Amino acid sequence: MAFDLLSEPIRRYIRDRRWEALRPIQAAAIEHITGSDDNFILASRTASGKTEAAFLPILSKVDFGRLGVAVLYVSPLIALINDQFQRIEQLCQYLDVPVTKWHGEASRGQKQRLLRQPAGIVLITPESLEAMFTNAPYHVKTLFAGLQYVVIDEIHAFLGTDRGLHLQALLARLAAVNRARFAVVGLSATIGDYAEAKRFTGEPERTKVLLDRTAQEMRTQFRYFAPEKGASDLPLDLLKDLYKQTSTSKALIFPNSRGLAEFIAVKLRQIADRVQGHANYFSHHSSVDKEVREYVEYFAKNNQRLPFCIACTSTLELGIDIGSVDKVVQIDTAQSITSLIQRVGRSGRRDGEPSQLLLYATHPWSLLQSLACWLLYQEGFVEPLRQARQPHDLLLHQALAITKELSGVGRAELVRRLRANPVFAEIIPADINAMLNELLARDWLEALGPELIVGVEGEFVVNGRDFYSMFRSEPALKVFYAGKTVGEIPYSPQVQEQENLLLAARTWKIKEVDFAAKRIEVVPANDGKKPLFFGGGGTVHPRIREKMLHLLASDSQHSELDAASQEALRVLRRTFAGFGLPAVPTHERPVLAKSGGEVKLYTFAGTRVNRGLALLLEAAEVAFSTDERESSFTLAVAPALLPALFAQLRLFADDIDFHIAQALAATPGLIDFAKWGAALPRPLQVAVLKERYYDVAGTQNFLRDTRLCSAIPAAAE
DNA sequence: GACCTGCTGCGGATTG
Repeated sequence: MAFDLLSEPIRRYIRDRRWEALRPIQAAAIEHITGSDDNFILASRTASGKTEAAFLPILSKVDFGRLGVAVLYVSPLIALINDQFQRIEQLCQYLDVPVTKWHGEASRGQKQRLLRQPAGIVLITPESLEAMFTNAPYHVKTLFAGLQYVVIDEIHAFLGTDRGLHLQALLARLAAVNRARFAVVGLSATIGDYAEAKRFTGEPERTKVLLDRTAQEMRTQFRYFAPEKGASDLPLDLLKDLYKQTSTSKALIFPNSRGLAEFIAVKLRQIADRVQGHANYFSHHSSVDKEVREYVEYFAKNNQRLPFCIACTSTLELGIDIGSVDKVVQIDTAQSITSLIQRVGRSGRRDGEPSQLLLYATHPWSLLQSLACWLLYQEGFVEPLRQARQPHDLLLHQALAITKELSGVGRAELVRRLRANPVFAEIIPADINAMLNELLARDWLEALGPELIVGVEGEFVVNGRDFYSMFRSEPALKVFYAGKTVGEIPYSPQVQEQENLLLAARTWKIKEVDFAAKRIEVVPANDGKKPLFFGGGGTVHPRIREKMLHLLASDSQHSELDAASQEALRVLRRTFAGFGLPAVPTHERPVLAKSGGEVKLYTFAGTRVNRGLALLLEAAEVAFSTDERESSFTLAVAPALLPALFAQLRLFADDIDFHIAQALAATPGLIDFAKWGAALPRPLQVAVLKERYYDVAGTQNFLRDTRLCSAIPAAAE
């Protein structure tokens, strides 16, 4: 039995907690981890006790008598570290083992104490680990040369991201300074590609996945509200319905944008004021002040009986403990199945009654996409996220970081270290040389005989506060009321005295703007506009678009749809009835002939394929416009000429590198999705775009395989 | 039609 495999202090901990039983993922983890030094991925839904699943067996077997820190816990969020610290510390009191938080907001005194007596468990962020490597590599050796375990929390948040690649690179650097091998345990929600998760540890063949598929039982309902003519905000009827649905519940509302989250929180509060409902309306997103957010989290976690409503963004997706809610509301399309899983995982009632998921839509295409996501989720599909194989931008960052870490390094030794890192295994030596030459040309590195040192310009880069991360931050103004921070908003025309705005679920009037100090003083007001935030579009996985096409071509009925949703779906299906699509379309795509010699092509392709098509159309100098929501291209081409255009685009696709380089020359900012990309030589920028921004193979397949299905306008409109 | 994440070292003021 799993319990008997644990050490006596850990068993005492469990007895003192009066746990009735171990959770399935805990029992499995205990059995496997205590008996082997392999790496593990523990995949299980939110709040299923994953942290304990990892730490109970690890703390049972680790030898804390050895010199240095024994277990390193890595988390994507400071808030999560602070949360987990309490739980892990309680556990460690049974072992008399110190636990230390090491992140940018952690106490320096605690860090100093750890350096004097390196031992126990450290909780850290990837960026703090990078900072330690670049600024105080001797600390890395003192603390982490004898690691036995590295635990990575929320590992799905690192998969398929630049930040994840960065963490992989750091793990390899950590392994290089260790006296012996350490094992890696990753904690995760359900993920789409377990082979990729295994690769993350650096030792795929030594990594096993322990999976608990128990899903969240949900009562799901789709509700449709057509937009009001000319209005950019949500329909009033939707808000009224939303109020009715949530006024007596503990509810999370996800509207996909910070501005809309504010709008919803304020409007619901106004309705509540009028009808004397509760006053517990909050907003929670990155622009709300940290202390305000912590209060909202505290309120949600600690109140037992009071209803509340939080309009939020993905800040409430990851595992910060806010207890469980009984309603999860998605406003317009879920962005991805991965994020839908996280959002649904926030619910769960203990009385056995299933929680409720409400999916509101204000547009037929958003209804269709949400329905597609929901059905794929039920089928168990999760977007497989793949780490880039040729991260030249990270290579450049790590070249600078290592040069600073070593206070200068021979060029051959630097190349050796970079090549020894598994994340760069697929980058050829010529590319490493080209990257280093570019750094020398920019004076970011300087050659001193055979040595490379950080160059004059490079000093500004590596000594800047912004050096340690793989993502950039937008400048913003802090918003103050009566000496307290409310939050922050980005520079925009809205930032003007006497303008009103919404923030932290309240309405404000701007009293004073101090651009030099980046401060805005506000006072309460009665009404206001939602704040304007900027951002690019998201990327939709091709499988979601395929599902949308299948839904349009079929006549499947879905009991989760309310009457208005059913009608909206019926109307959309009728629009596509004239194309003669097969019941299960594979490569068939609808083409609508429009007046004025234009056609509208519905690609039902992933965002990265659509980007590739747009690039080739620009290269071919075809006038067009796109609508990513419906995945369509409107082209100034006669329908009969489309096949010839496809043939031409296929030829252009053979020279994709050239066309990407042309696009970059015209729009250098294209590379800015990668923080360090702009410092790469142009050919490597092309390589980065090719791998991560476009889907070149997907675009080529689309042009080769697509069968166009035409309809005449009368039948379709 | 987007969302999110983190941060050194130093000097000096304030607080327990």
